[in-house]
Amino acid sequence: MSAKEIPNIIVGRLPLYLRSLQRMKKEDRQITSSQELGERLGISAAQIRKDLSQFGEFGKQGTGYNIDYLIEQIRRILHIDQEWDIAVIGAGDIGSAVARYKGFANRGFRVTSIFDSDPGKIGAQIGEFTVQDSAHMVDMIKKTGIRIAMITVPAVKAQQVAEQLVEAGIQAILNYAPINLNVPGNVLVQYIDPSIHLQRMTYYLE
Amino acid sequence: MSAKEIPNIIVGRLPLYLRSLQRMKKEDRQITSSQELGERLGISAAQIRKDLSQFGEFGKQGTGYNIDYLIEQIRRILHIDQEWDIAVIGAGDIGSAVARYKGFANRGFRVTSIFDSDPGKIGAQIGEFTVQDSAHMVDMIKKTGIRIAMITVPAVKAQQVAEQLVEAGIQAILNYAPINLNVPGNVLVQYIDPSIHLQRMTYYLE
DNA sequence: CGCTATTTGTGCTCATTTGCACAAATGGCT
DNA sequence: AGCCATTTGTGCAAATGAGCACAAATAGCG
Repeated sequence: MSAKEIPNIIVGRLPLYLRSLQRMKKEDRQITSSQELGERLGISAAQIRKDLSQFGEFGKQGTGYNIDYLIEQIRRILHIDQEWDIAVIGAGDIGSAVARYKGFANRGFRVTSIFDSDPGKIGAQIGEFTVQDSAHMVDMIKKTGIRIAMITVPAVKAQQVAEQLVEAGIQAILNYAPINLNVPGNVLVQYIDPSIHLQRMTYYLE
Repeated sequence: MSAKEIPNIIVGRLPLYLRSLQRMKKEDRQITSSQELGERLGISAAQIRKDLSQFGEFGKQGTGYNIDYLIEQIRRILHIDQEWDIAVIGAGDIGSAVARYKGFANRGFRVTSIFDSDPGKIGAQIGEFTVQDSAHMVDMIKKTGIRIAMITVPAVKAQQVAEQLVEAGIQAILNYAPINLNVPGNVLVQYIDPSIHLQRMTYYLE
């Protein structure tokens, strides 16, 4: 290991392993194996073992993996042994749903603020948050040092918002707008677009 | 081409090409090239040409691709030269946002019904839909012949809902619940879980 | 009408990813 | 105490995917 760069595709699977492990923990399980994990996820056991071995030796031969321990290790590897603050940009239906979403708890994230440019929305209450004016977005993000943002504005405004976020020092963006963002190479972007996922399935439906 | 099975990973990129092309069309562009498309998407031009060539010869040497024609072709390949009806299961924040989402128009999909089991939600109005009782879900899906569903219920209920959907004849599921679904091999599943996407980025943030 | 600048589609090579298969380690059982 | 059933971590081979580079085709231009 050490200086060896970990392939992106492996990093991308770790969160899936983690989610399954956390579910097993909820089921009061103590121990699991690469085989069981693989069956749950539809991934070969060998691949899981090889993926994990990139980061260390977490299992015990003949026994398998201690679930608590492996969860702890993966959380450390993914840097979610801390809680990351998140800014949500756009207080429409999606932004509101995300701001109220309970699913970030225990998974390393916490929404801390939500912005919109619509005067009709600024000041409104969404869950425990008050919608803030986008005009203050860059300053607020700089001041608070938030490093992750979600874009939930309409597609036509997404690129402009992304540029402001970059200016504010944001390092990772989860983009719900159905458009490709152009950002500097040191800024990470992930996309969520339900139509894309659906179209990946209709190919297989005659 | 002909009998050659198309790799999943190529099918997965087609919707991205399509989305970019549709954006270009909105910008009143007529023609594009694999190079331009690649730059917009961060994909090599050669790969785009090779991907498209799996399905036919859509370009013209020296000129590039006619945007309208290529859009039409990809829509045909992905079977979205028709509109697919979608059932949304779960009328919480995410289900409501999805039901009201305008982004499915022109992309091949149309939400036609939304279900929930909570008596407090049944009968409520969400956008243009009235929340229906989950107890009628299987029958309604069978009757209408809907083949695609989105699961937006809490994780603990997702597997059970998935099983009902399979029984109802659903062939493709877009699952927003943060849990892996166990379904027969002939049922397609795609997942949307923002925490997973975020965790794929925090790995790279120290 | 010929020359130049483009751009596609693709054969071939290189890189990445997956999976097999096995030695080594471990715990439980008789 | 010894044996058997498991399961890990990994070397190696196979499969899959990506990219280079070029012939062929095309449009524009002088």
